Amino acid sequence: MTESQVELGKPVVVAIREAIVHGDFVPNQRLVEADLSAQFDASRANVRAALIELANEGLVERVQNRGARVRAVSIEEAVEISEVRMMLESLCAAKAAERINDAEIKELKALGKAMRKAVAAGDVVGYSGLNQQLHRRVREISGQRTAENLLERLRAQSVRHQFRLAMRPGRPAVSMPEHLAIIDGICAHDSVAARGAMQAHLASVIEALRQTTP
Amino acid sequence: MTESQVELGKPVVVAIREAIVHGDFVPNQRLVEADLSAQFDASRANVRAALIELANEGLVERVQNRGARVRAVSIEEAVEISEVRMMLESLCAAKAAERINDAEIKELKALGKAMRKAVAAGDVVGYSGLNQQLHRRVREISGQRTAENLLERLRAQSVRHQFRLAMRPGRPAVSMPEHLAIIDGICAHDSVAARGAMQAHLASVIEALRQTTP
DNA sequence: CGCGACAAAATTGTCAACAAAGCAGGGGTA
DNA sequence: TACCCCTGCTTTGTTGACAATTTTGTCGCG
Repeated sequence: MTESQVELGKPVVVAIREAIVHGDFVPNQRLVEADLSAQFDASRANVRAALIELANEGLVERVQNRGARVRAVSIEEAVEISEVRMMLESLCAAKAAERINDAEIKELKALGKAMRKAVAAGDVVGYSGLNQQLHRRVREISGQRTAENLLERLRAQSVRHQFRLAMRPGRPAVSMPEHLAIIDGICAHDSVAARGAMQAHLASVIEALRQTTP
Repeated sequence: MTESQVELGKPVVVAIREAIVHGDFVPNQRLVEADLSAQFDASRANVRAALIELANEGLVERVQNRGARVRAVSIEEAVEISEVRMMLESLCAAKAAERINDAEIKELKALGKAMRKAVAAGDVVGYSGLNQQLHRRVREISGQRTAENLLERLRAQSVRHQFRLAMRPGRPAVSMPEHLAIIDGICAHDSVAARGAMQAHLASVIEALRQTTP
């Protein structure tokens, strides 16, 4: 039985990582080396190396002689991750406010406008994408590569929870003004305001996560 | 020529990691798979897997067909790492202040006393060790496993810079009161004071790092 | 004396086969 | 019927050899 074909030429780690993040592999699903080897058309050694790497990134759990499976992150852990994000993203927001240039200001303001439009149109998944994009752009503009790397890793781990949260009715109406405040602070070169806005936003995310009934 | 014997039975990653952190391998030193294989008495496949893992942790740099070497972290990067530490460790300090119990309070106060004694005796490396111990204990008490993991990783990367900093004449006299303030804040269950003290301490570390002449 | 091409050595990347460890099902016994 | 051990199957762990690539050394030529 042939599984869905995979884009060839891509390194195996990337392919498997995307499959996990995208949700093609569900939490706790077993990842058998031979199967992956066939599915992604790679040698078992490569698959093995990929699994080691993904285990290091926190996307996969490996136990001796028992193989690998997609790691399931609990609500409590998602809260922990969001607490760390609150610290790191607020740092990035402050730095971004200091370093942003005119072209990037335009870009961020356009993003804000697009978000408003998406929410007005009730396009939840579109808004969720713009959301991710805004956070990523802020990290990039900050120039804090260390924080950027760690945040990218954390995002991959918690993407499922983030998405579920974004799907909650009424959630966009809450988060949009927070996002706009972040944009305003950064574009005004006001690092204090930007930091505060980002902090408030993630505090709100944490609060919302805690109200989840698992 | 037989290299220095290595503690057997330890997983290879651990052994290599310790060798790097301890300084047996210097920055930019090449890490040839076959050599490590002989030195640590492990198969090349295991060494290979270990190098992949260490590359993920940021201790090693690997480039296609060119092998691995110990990653050198620049002063600028050490500053970045310390900025991230400032955020994460202040979070941990605040949480530790909320969660600490009586036994742990005694432990931390004993640590503070030992630090005072070490500084008074001019025992710089002893003080440096107590320093590491304090930071590690605070992370553990906080119960924030996510932050704990990330900080442990960052520590391994910047251990060389940290040590050089600790060796600077007059540095212990500056950092000790900062450390005592952290201990006081946490032991008083005062999360605001603890967070502030940790933040101030790492701001001071960053300032000192910036004054390094590379 | 410097420089480019070529050859040899060293090193990493890949693969296939084998060994060892877990796991499931069946049959026997109390 | 419930329990335990034994056997066969699946999956991971390990090893060794081989291919591909980069680096180093050497030689001849301008």
